[in-house]
Amino acid sequence: MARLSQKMKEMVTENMRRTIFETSEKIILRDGIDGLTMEHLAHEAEISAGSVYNYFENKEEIIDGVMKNMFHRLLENLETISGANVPTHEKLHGIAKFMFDDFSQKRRLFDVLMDRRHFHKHSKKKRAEGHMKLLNIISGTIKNGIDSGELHAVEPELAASVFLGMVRELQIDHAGIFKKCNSQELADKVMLIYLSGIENKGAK
Amino acid sequence: MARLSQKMKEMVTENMRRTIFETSEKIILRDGIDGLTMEHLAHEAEISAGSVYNYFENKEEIIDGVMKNMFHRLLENLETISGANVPTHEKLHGIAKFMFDDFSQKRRLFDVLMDRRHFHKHSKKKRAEGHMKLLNIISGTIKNGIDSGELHAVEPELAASVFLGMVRELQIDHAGIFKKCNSQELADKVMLIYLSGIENKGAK
Amino acid sequence: MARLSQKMKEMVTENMRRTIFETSEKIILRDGIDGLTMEHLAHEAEISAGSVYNYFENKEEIIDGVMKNMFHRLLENLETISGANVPTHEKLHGIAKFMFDDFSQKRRLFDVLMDRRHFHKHSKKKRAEGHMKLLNIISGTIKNGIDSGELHAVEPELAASVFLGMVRELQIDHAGIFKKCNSQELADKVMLIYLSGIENKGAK
Amino acid sequence: MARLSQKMKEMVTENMRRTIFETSEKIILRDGIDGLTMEHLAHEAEISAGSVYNYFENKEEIIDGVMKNMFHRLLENLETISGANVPTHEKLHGIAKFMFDDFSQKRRLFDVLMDRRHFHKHSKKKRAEGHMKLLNIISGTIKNGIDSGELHAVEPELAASVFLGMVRELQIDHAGIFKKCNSQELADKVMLIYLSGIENKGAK
DNA sequence: CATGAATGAGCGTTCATTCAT
DNA sequence: TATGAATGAACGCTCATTCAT
Repeated sequence: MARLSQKMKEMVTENMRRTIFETSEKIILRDGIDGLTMEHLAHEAEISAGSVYNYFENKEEIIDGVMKNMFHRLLENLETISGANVPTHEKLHGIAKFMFDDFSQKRRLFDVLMDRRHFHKHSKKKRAEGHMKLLNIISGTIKNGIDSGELHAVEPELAASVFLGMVRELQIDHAGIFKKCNSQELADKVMLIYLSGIENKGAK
Repeated sequence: MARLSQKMKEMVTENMRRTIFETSEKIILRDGIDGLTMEHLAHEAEISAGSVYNYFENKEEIIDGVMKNMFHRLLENLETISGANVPTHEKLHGIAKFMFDDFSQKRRLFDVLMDRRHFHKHSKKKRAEGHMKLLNIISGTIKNGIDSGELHAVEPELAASVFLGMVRELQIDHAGIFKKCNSQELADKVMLIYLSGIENKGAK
Repeated sequence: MARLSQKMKEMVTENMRRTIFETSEKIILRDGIDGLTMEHLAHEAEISAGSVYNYFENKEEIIDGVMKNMFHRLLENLETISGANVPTHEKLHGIAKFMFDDFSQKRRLFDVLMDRRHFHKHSKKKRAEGHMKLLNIISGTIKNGIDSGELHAVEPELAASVFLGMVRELQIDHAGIFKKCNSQELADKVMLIYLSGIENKGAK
Repeated sequence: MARLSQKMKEMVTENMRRTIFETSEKIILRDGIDGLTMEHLAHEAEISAGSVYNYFENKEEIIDGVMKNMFHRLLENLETISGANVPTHEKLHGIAKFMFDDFSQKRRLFDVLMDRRHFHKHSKKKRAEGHMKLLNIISGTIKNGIDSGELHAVEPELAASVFLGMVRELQIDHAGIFKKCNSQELADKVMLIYLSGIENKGAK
């Protein structure tokens, strides 16, 4: 009985944390990180401002959690794609495509990652770790491609970083060149250059 | 006489705006965007806080200007590099190298570009314009390379965007993989993949 | 049976109150009055925050009780000292010495007495009563000394108040002049002046 | 002209600081230290909350200043009394009387001195310094009395501390024994015991 | 009677912008 | 045009008390 109520409590707590995470994410996606004030969050989650502090130490912990969750979901999906039994170039294409899709929905969350205000020592380290995991999935995929002879013997970490950069740039698309392209087309475009490069070898 | 004093006034105004821009840039580079308070700026520029509003509508306009100036200088330099009489791959290498160098000095300014707080309707448009100019230089270079047969017939805007993304990712280097590399080495790495791609064609 | 369970209930209640008092005192002595939050108290007493309100009206009542208990113990000890069969000046010396000792251990509790935040109407009256008891012990001792001819015919309440003041000042020792003195030395010093005064009568 | 406006500015600033000090003091005397919120203060001083921060770094600085001013005025008065050309016992009587008068008006300010919340490292040191100055005036007076043969060769610092304690106790008068006495009578009472002690020497 | 999450008023402080001088 | 003090809304966070379970 005690164990039951203990479990109940944990479930309620976990549920509350999830609600707060989801509400926070919703607000960030709608209003940006500056729209996420504690009062705003509490109101939207239909609790009081003070209540939030029963579940989180402070605002930073909430934001960290939201980011971590987003990253977690992203990594899970990428790992699935990366683990499929298809040629390497298809895996990379799938990764790119997924990121384009995800980003178009989660753009504001990714913005937070870029916001220097949230680069404190602690979270900086977490960011680096998260990034490393992301890179590891891609570089692992590339490493496999090299081992299987599908890819050149490039530095996997470099190739992975570069791949990420290409995808990110088309995602953000500051100049609005690719806003008419869907994720499939964008992934095609990235892969075209990423696989073959731009140099005309035959011309040499 | 009226015209003369009119001109004088404009010169004074222009001088004032420049001073404010330069001071703002100095502060951002030193303290980050959050260190740029109007009071701080006014004090460092040796004017009064209220005075700033005689030359600028609001803080956003100042930040926009600083960004624009930074962009302007960057574009000038890249145009020079792009205009040199060397093979296309050397031009692109030079562009990458310059950006790595510039970024390591101006990191804090580039941070601002990534900060969604400064993405309002008005400045968003300006950002897009600036970005387009940057892309145009690179895509122009690429177009020339295609015309001269040095490069494949890729979409120049796409190739330029992708190039930018690669460079940006290695610049930011969230995971800290490349912090030991200097700009020359980074540019080498980027070009390696950018020119040849990662696919092992011979294996097919 | 009803009476028995009634008694049981009262015992449980009394036990609960004592636990809360003791825990509060421990916290105050360790962390100061500001460390005594209801949550902190409840956790350390291993009960729930809400439960405390079954035994006390509010926080103030708890603090009042802690103070009263402290006072009670102090008074008991002073009464013992005062009741001893020794010359009056030795009794007073003993009282002073005990207070110095007590204070050095209970400093944080005495701080609370000085803190105006806890001077509400209700507790003010209680404070006055407690104080009066303390004064009564000392003034009683003095009265005895007067009756026995050991002391001048001073006003006992005045002499007692003044005695308390002297002791308190050396206890608190804001300027840190006497921090090297132990309780014996401090009591010696107090008695030296208290008994003989500072005036040089022979000089007149 | 520049000097004039500079002076003007300083005067205005000084005036503002004084207003804030006086308002703060008024509030503390009326409502206690907890009544002194920044909003409250600003409202009563008829300025905005933000304005206060043009003249003071933070709330602590204001409280420190109020205390310092109070102390300063007290010390000035005591020095005047102490410097008079009268017998030592009259000086001490005057000091006691003044303190009784002052305290009856400034009780709430003295409370702040006793409030542990305002005992941070920095202000603790200031408190000790202030206290030392107060003690020095009294101990100086006593020293003169000793040199002139009016007083015994007691330790001046001890005698001064003890004197302060006696006065303080009658000032605070927790038990309410002396609330009917005016400052003259209280000073008489203190001096009676302080000069001659309570011991009946003749009886020995 | 025990629980402990929910409450919500209240705190000190910041800073872009305004405006009387 | 220059000044810089005044503004005031907004922020994250605390904690004694309440009350549904």
